[in-house]
Amino acid sequence: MTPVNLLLVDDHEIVRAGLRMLFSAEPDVRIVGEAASGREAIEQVAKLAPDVVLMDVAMPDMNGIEATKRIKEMSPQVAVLALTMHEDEEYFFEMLSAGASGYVPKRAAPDDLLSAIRVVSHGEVFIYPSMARLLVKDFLRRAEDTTPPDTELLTPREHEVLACIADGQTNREIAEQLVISVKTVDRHRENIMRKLNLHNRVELVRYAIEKGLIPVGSDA
Amino acid sequence: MTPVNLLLVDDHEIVRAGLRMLFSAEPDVRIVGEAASGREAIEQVAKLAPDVVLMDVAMPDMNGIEATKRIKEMSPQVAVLALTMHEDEEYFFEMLSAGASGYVPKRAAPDDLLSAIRVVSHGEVFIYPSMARLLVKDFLRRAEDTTPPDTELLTPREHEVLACIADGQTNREIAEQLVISVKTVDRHRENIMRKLNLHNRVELVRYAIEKGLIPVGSDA
DNA sequence: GCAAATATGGGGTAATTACCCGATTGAATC
DNA sequence: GATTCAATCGGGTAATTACCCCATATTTGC
Repeated sequence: MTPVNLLLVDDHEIVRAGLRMLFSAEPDVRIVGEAASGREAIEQVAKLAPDVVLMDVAMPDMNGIEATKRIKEMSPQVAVLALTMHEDEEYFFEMLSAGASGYVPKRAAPDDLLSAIRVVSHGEVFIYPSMARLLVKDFLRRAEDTTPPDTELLTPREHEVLACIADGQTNREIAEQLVISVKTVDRHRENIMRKLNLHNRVELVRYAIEKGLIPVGSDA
Repeated sequence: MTPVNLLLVDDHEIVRAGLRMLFSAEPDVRIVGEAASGREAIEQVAKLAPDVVLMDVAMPDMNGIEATKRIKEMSPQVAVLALTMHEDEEYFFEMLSAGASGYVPKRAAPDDLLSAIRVVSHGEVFIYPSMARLLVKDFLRRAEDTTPPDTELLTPREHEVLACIADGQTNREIAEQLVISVKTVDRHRENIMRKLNLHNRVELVRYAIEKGLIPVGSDA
């Protein structure tokens, strides 16, 4: 088995020393370099081409989030594993967005860290259980947003008209498209607004988008 | 340490036998019951009140997804750990939505399964790396939709006005809120529309929402 | 059969919007 | 010091919207 080439990034020498000690007992993990800041980390990645970067998040002179973004831009094949004291959503989601392949809190067992390194070195993703809970919570929150078909207060025709309004069409354009009078379109609009207690087109669009009646952005 | 009370759910006796064998060597895991279908699983949970349910996904007579939903409705404190041959997004996301606390493929190492059981028994979430990758991918897909601060075509003041328009306010209301003349608001609106090549308020709202300039739905 | 809901239109009006014309001020850039 | 840009206002107008009035035809349900 070829060993994993690892770059240690942490601004505390003590922490790096501990990690060196930990990995010295593992023949399949080889530390190829160290860095004490995000800026140094970027340089070292370019120079050493490690397989995995063990990245602290909070650091002076460019934090781990920014450094991870730069590294993944330069070298997408390098796996970045976040190792940090912070277990709040903020840092976690930002590290994921930056391109991290894994997230391990410093309180984790040494064996967990070793597992994580081996996992991310194979292109997989390692999320520590306490963090996985946050990710799943986020998933569920977003998933339930799209589910409710909700109360069908509007008639089919009203839905049609609402869709056209939310599409940015004027009453005249809608009338032409549906082959009805402008007054009828206006009447439908009026009924919709009364039913939903809305008072202008902008609120209609927002309602339509929130209810998922019309696509928005990349949902299209 | 109090042992974890475990309910095995799998329609294959062979699989359950293997699991019994595996757990017999672990003093902190105690099998309190077995079920060969989703329906049986629900009955057994009601009767035995296990800490963790090890749930197969594909089964006759109610699959693991439906069973998990019912179990989590009846007994939210019970942790359901999915153990399955399927590693595709479909089943995985459905099990998460159903309320599973973890997801482990059957090809995983026995030690991984044991870790997973211990993790979910503590209320945490265990996502096997290959599945974690899917979850993170999903997260990134949804996250990137809202990220792009994009081209800053608009001035700060124009952004303010756009936000108000997208909020459903009239020009008069915006003028009062920003303590400027209605004509100035109108001028800003005009400049925004010209810059973005939009021609009415509805298109402005859609632009603002697509660019993430204003919250929509539960993003608020 | 009749009431309720749905879909269709016509007339009217005040408010609002969308879009043009013009202008001044200040700050930044060059 | 001139230019560009941002932000501020004024006037004017045609189109559009929002909201009332009125009516008729069809369908649906009790």
